[in-house]
Amino acid sequence: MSAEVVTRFAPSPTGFLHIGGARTALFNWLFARANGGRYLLRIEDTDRARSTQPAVDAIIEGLAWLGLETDAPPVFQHTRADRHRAVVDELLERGAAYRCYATPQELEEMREVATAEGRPALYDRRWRDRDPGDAPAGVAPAIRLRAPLDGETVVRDTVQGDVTFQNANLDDLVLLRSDGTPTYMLAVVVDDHDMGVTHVVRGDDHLNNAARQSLIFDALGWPRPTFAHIPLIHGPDGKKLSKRHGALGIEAYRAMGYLPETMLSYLARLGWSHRDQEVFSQEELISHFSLEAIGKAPARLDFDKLASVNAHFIRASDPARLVALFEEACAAGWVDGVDRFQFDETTRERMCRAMPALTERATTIVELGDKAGFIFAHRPIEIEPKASKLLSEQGRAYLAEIRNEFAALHDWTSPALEAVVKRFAESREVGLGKIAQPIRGALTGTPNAPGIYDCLYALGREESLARIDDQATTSTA
RNA sequence: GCUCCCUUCGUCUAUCGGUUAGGACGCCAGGUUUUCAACCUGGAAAGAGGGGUUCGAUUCCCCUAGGGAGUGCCA
Repeated sequence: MSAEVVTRFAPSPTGFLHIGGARTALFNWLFARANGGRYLLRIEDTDRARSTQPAVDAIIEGLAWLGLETDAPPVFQHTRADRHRAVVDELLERGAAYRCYATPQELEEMREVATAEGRPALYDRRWRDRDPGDAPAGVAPAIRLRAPLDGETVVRDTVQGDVTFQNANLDDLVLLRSDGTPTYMLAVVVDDHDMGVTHVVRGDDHLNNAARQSLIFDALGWPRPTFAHIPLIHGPDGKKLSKRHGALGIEAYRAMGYLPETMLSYLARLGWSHRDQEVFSQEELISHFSLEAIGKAPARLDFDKLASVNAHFIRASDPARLVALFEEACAAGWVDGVDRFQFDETTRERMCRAMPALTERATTIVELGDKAGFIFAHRPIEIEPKASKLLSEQGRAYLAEIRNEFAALHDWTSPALEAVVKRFAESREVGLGKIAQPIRGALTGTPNAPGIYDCLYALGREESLARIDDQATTSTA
């Protein structure tokens, strides 16, 4: 390992940080970390009209949430326009670039004709060797690269292998627009070089660009970086990621209740693998990651698997952290019916203690709330069949009978409640579950959510609900 | 149209010429169970098609089909 590894993530701030971008950033970050190198962020905002500050913020916040910290402040590409122009001036001086006065209409016609004739739709280089004296007056030229006319360009790619392009199929690409602003193709090359980037890891939608950019590197006499073009992520239907399929901002996944470590592990496993291992901690990712192990085929997003990975990390999480995340989700409005959840010392403490029971059935932070109703219910808990329409006829019947027994109850401790339910079940000669379901429904408003009965069962064994309820009863009743 | 890339269970993938083609998610069945869930056990499920190369191809080569990306004075 001679030179230090430098990678970068270079999004254009025209939208949020989508999931594909997050994965690209992750792979860059991982490669740098795995090799003791540096990972940089560059905001590609040369298109001033389409770049927005909210998008910049969303990208930076999204990366921060994932924990992909950079080793230097972000570079804003538009601030480097002077440097880009200086590089082009030098190229112009050396004759490696030239002025092109072709109008947009001309270019369009050119493409149409070429396509109609079955030829590649390239600029016909009409100004490449034309006398500068022919320049139309008052027209500002674009600057194009004087690219080689024949031969081939081989892109050495760690993921894709050697990819060969015939230079005849490449273009005299535009370096500077007629308004004097640098194009993406030029800016990328200059910035990667100036930032010392050694490994360009990005989506394989840039594979074709790698050939063109190689030409610019060559023209400048700069060494090319190593490329690694990773396959794109597709939607569950195998088509390009669309909004309905998960082309959401990373913050949307956060709002849905996914943990950052879930996203890291899942995204890494999309296109990359390490033997049969399914989930990875951040440390494991760093120690096992390699670009060579990335597959070449595009991977589809699978929400079921994402959920299962999230469930794994939720169960592995510290209860106090989960309570904090849930409270945060409520405050952010990511949870439905937040009015149900009043956070204070008592409820936080209760939720923390009930967490082992809650995480058994929650697959996201948000779902923690679906099951946590009983924690926030005011005590003594009222047996009120607000969800009676959700219950079966028999369930309603059981509930009607048992509610009187509960209503008469003053001792809301775990053993007391358990005794009531047990006695009731025995006297009707039905299973406890048959009784538990109506009660649960009555307490929480949904028949499938855990209610007091679960709580008794889950907590009663260790701490027992008794302490919780004793406290609440004395303060509420 | 032209250029480039891709193709193992439904999905993510393992395999780096010889395996009963393995794992995970999902699915199905059974078990456990104080509902549901969780958990345990078992099961169904794959090399796109056709040619080669080879003693032997999922693995190497070619063709076809299908999918994807690019083809901008967007990034």
